[in-house]
This record gives sequence, C-alpha cells and structure tokens, in this order.
Amino acid sequence: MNVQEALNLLKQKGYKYTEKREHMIGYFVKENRYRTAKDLQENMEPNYTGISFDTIYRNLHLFDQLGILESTELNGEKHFRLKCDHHHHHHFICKSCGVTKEIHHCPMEQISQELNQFMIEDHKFEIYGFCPSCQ
Amino acid sequence: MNVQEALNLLKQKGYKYTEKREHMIGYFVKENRYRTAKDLQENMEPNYTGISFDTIYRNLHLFDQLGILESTELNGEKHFRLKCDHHHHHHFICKSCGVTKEIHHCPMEQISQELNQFMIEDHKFEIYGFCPSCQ
DNA sequence: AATTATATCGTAATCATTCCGTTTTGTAAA
DNA sequence: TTTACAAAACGGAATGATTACGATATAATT
Repeated sequence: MNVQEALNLLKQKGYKYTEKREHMIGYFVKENRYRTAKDLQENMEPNYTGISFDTIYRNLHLFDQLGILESTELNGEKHFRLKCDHHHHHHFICKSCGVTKEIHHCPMEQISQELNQFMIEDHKFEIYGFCPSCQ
Repeated sequence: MNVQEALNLLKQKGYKYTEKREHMIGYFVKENRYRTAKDLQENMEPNYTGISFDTIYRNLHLFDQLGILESTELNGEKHFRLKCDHHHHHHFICKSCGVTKEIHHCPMEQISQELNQFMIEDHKFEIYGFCPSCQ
C-alpha cells in the first residue's frame, strides 16, 4: 500500500481527496511503524496550523476501516501503522519507538479444532520488547 | 488461585487485609472471566455504598502486579480476570461477556531464533469472538 | 459559476483513569 | 485494650485520550 493506492481506494469508495488525507497517508508510509493520533497531529501541525483532533481521529478510523491502516493498543494508547498488504503475518513491536518486525508464523493453524462451538472473529499475536536501537 | 491464597499473598507481602479486598477477589473468583473496573464497582456498590474508584483501581493494579489478576484490553477498556495459576497458556475471549477458554498452544516456541537482536519482554496471543451462549 | 455533499474547524462533552488532601481503619506494640 | 502509625479509603477534582456537534469551508459534480 502506497500513497497513490490509498488515494485511489478513497476515491473509489466515494470519499473526497484532500491535502490533509494525502499528508496523513504520506506520514504513515514514511514512518512505517506504529504511531499515535498525537504523533500524527504533531507532524501535521506545522503545515496545517490548528488541525482538529476531530479530523485526525475521523480519518484514522476511516483509514483503519478501509484497510489502509491497522491498529493496536500499546502502553494504553491506540497506535496505527500502514497496513502491510502482502500475506497475513504478525509483528514484534518495539515498546519504545513502535517499530515492527514481521513474524511469519501464525498460531491459528494449530488450534482450529479446539474451538468447535466458538465463533472466531479475530486473533492477535504480538511480541513486545525493544528493537536494537532502543535497547 | 482462590480467595484464601490471594489474601495470604497480600499478608505475606505486607499489605493489609480489608473486607473490600476480600470482596474484590471473591468477585473475580466467582466471575472467572474478564471484567472491567466499572463491572467491579457496580458489584461492590450495593454492599459498600460510595466506594471510590480510587480504591477500585488501586487494588486492581495491586492485584495485577502481585499476580492475583491478569489484564487485557478489550473494546478499548481494560479488563481483568483471576490469573490462572497452572502452566502458561493463552485465551479465547468472548467479546460480549468476557468468558475465556484456554488455548494450550504457545506460538513463542517456534519463533525465538527469528528475533536475535531484539529484546523480547512479553507476548500476547488472544483469539476473539463469541462463546456459545453469546452467539 | 452554482449546488451539494463531505470535510474540517473550534470547542465542548464524555469516559476511563489518576491524583490528592483528608479521614478512617488495620495492625502491631505498649 | 488502648495507643500509635502506616496503609487504605473517601470524595471530588484533574487529566488525557477520544468523540460529538453546530458552524464554516472545500471538493466534486452539474
């Protein structure tokens, strides 16, 4: 997923193109790690003085819902990152800087038969710690 | 972990016995699923009119830290449950009622060598959905 | 250019959680 | 059993992330 693909997806779903949305997506493409609403707001502020948190959150949730971003909870705050669009995988996540490393092993393959009468909707497998540069 | 064991642990660590703490632990023993601070407060209120959220949260975090409870984030709210004290395992969690089912497979065994230069501190593997009675 | 629906602004409201000064209570020593 | 003291709880205010909302601005369409 790059900026152009994301903007096309927005257009195709009937959402409008705005500079702010382009900037937001560009931010996540450039960062390529988990970031908070506040991080994004601070990045936007110099170029878009007074940008509202309403705008930030509304678009974060829109992007999340459209599959442009994915989100997780880290240190009690919601974090977002660009959604990786190749095959299903999980993440190691640095608790300090939000950087991720892909984990190419999904535990779901081994457990399907254990949960016969349960309706499975989602799963999360994340490893937390510190990346080499944050240690 | 039952009420008596938890109270002994408190005493042994130098924390005081109080009726409220006994009631709180009793609540989690009885419920045996993920519940919020609010759930606990509503359960306590009839017996302990005006109980403060300060008391609720202070004790929840104390119990969490002592290993009497474990916690996870669910629908944007922190949830707590009595900590299972037998061997390490993960959970299926019902998004509606917080009931859990143990998953006896830990994905960490298969991935240690992938993360050589990363400092691993913790991991989470949870499956979300609906239990038979909530479907 | 006019129209219209969507996006954004600015600010207030909400909700979970934490903080803090004061009062109460459990525990251990006298 | 009192007394003393540290810990716990109270009550209510503060915080911080997130959401809501009426008014205004803007993108896309006619």
